[in-house]
Formats: sequence, structure tokens, C-alpha cells
Amino acid sequence: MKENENFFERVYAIARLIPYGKVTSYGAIAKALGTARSARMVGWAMNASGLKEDIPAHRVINRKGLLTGKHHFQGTNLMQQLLENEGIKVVDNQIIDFEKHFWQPEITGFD
DNA sequence: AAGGTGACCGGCC
DNA sequence: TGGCCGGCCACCT
Repeated sequence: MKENENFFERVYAIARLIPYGKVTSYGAIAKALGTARSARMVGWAMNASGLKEDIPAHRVINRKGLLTGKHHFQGTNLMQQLLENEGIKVVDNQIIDFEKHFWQPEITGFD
């Protein structure tokens, strides 16, 4: 076991909980982890999550609903394609009805 | 061990 | 949400 994955595992756990057709923000995950200030770190964890096929990182975006991290995906618009595939409309790297598709992680029950 | 960095967020104009 | 600045936290070299 690796303690250094402690934080990452947290993010992965939440990311894996994201239901189909739903999206969340880094801050939401960070807050769920109790480290709202480390929202940036969440993004970093997602970066490593790119190595994990089980992590739907395409469902994780910033609070503006912008596909900020699509640049880190394989294709140029892979992330956008995936979201649209789940019924989420995306235009110019921006999610339509972001709030409507917004999903907040289960904060309760973590401790 | 220290410094730099980043898929962010919140506040202000 | 449009743009800029500062803060904050963990990872990487």
C-alpha cells in the first residue's frame, strides 16, 4: 500500500462515484474531501487519473462548466465527445445547463 | 530540503 | 461569466 496515494485515492473514489450523464467541479470534490482549498490538487490528481480508465475525468470540470482539462485528454475534443455522449451538451468547451448536470459528491458519510 | 508548478476558487472591477 | 490577482495545498525535480 502506498500512503502517498492517500489523497489521490480520495479523489479517485469520488470521481468514480460520479453517475452517468452528470458532471462535477474540482472544488466540489475538494470540498467533499474536506480540502476545498486544495481544489488545484484535485485537478492534479485527475491528471494522474488519466492513467486510470475507471476514472471518468471527463465528468470533472471547473466551476464555470468549462472543459479546462480537455487539453490533457488524448484527442482534442475527446472529453467533449464523451460528455455529449452522456447527453450533456457542450459548446466551445463549455457545458450547457451546467447546473442542471451538476452533481455533488456525497459529503456525508465520509467520517 | 527548497523552489516551482498547477485540469482551481473566490473576490473585485 | 468576462478578466486579473492572491491564496492555498500537495506533488515533482
